[in-house]
Amino acid sequence: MHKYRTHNCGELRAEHINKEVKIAGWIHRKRDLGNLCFIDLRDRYGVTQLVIDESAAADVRTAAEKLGREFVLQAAGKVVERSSKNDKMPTGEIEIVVSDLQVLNPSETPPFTIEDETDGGEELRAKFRYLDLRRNPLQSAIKLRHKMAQEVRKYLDAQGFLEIETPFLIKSTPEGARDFVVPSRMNAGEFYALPQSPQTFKQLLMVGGYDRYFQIVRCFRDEDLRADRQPEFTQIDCEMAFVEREDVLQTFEGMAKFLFKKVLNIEFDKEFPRMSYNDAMKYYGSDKPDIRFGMRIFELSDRVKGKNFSIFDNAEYIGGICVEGCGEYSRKQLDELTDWVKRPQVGAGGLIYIQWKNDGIKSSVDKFYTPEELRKIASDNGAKPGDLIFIMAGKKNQTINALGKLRLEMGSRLGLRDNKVFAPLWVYDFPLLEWDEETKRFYAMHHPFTSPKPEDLENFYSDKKETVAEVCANAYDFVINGTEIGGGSIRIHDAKLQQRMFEVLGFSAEDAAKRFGFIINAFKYGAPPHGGIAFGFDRWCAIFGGQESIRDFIAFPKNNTGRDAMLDAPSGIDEVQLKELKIRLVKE
RNA sequence: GGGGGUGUAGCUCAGUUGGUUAGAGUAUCGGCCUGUCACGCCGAGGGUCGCGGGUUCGAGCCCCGUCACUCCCGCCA
Repeated sequence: MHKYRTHNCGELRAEHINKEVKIAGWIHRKRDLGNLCFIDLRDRYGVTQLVIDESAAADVRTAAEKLGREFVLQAAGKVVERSSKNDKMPTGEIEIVVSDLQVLNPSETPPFTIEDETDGGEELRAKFRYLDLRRNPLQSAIKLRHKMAQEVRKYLDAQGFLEIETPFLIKSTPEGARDFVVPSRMNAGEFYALPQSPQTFKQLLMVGGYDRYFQIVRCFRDEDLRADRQPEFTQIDCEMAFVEREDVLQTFEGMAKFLFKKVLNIEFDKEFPRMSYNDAMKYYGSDKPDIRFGMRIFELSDRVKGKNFSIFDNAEYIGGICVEGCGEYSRKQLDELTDWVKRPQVGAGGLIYIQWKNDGIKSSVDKFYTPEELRKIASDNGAKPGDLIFIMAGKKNQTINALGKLRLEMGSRLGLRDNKVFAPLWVYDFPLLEWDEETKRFYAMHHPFTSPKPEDLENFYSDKKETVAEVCANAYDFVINGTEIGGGSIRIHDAKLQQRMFEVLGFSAEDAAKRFGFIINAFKYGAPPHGGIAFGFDRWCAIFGGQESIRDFIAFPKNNTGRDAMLDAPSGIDEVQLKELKIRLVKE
């Protein structure tokens, strides 16, 4: 017989009645009624009730009195039918009449309760992460992540992808996010960088002839954090050779549907919608639109000017959204929303409304427009009696961005963003470049290995900055419910085009050679056409789990300031280590 | 770099206009209890009100500074 257990805490049922079993786990709760004592024993499979009654030996009964929460306990006994069953738990028909008890390890009283709805705050739970991990919500998140990883591997393996590891100690490339940097003892004064993504390596694997590659891989970015951003995070990194955009989209739309089916049992029989970047910005004010609901942004720039309302007359852009069924909002609600959009995080100057109330039209601009004009503006943009129009005006990018945020906020307030509903889509035709006014140079919107669209290739070589700025990237993002889940592109595989890209980005030939010489060289030796995509694995898991934060889907995450509260990392290192690395710290 | 929120018992929180000995729930400990399953009942212990300074006869509460956590903006090719 097994030393510790014959069964886990989740599997015993009526069919096991009269069996002698051994079971082990953590004491979830104890209910001591005097001469009768119940113990809920828990492991990751479930909870089973132990009962210690007069049939137990005296020493067992004495031992039971001293048991506390989270003791690791092993019990032996007979499975019996309960006299009062509990239909709330899967094992509720049975219990184990304990004949023998072993405390495998006692426990101090945990600082918070190990319950689905714990009483612990985030900070405390982070410090005692190993206790938090015992809780059901964390266990199901970690299990979901495991399931996702397994299904990704199954799908990609079946499609002929090879899983290949790439190095973590690589070279710093000052484009893009800040690198985490690792000093080298053997090469004093020099540093490795941890990869922000295995981008160049996967392209080199294409040159190496591994025409379908993937990796579930840790990536590192030394940037400020968010609920959905960690300094180290995991990507499903993929690359294919001899493909164009359509091949990549088909392959990974297939993977997404496979995961929806296998993990959530949701079938998508239709193709995922596709939207150009321009349309996404125009109608949703975002390059990652949440299309679980409509409320699309409409433009009013040309039709509301010339009525002496200076805010409109001076605006580069005027746009609005129509919020269904909110026409009877109170003044207080409207004022509160106006304050909401004026917060620096949204940054709007103000909020104009047209209420289509039961007793007529009411608006914050009815000094400038007649009720008929306002009704026409409203009805032309999809409003009907009982609806509310919000309008913002100002600089184009800022305003449309603020409208996008208001749209999401109203969607949330109206319950249109159900986390059990999934709306995936592809966004494509991103601009290749972004002009930065401060540094007076172009930056790659995606990364410098993204190819221009074939039809824009000629413009990419133009001498005119304006023409180059218009070039579209052969790039695509995968979006679910307003969250960017993945992004990729068809890459440059031509050494000359890659040189041109570095030139456009303002690198001298020497600079480019110094930083990216290895890849330019590789492209001289028969690089196949290739492209790929990388998915944010943690985010995908969180979305599938219906959560905003990725933290619970990572066993040991960092806090908001990049610290590990449990380890208390990062920390200083001792003088000997510094000396070996030939590093001296400077006090500021 | 910036904005919002929070910080009071092990934990989660309340604490009025600045005024007596800072409370509740829960957890812990002790007692009673043979069908509980958030067991119940009785009792007890438990506080650097984040930290430092200031105003005041008097500060958990007001002011200044600082730290930590959290959400967001910038940033994240």
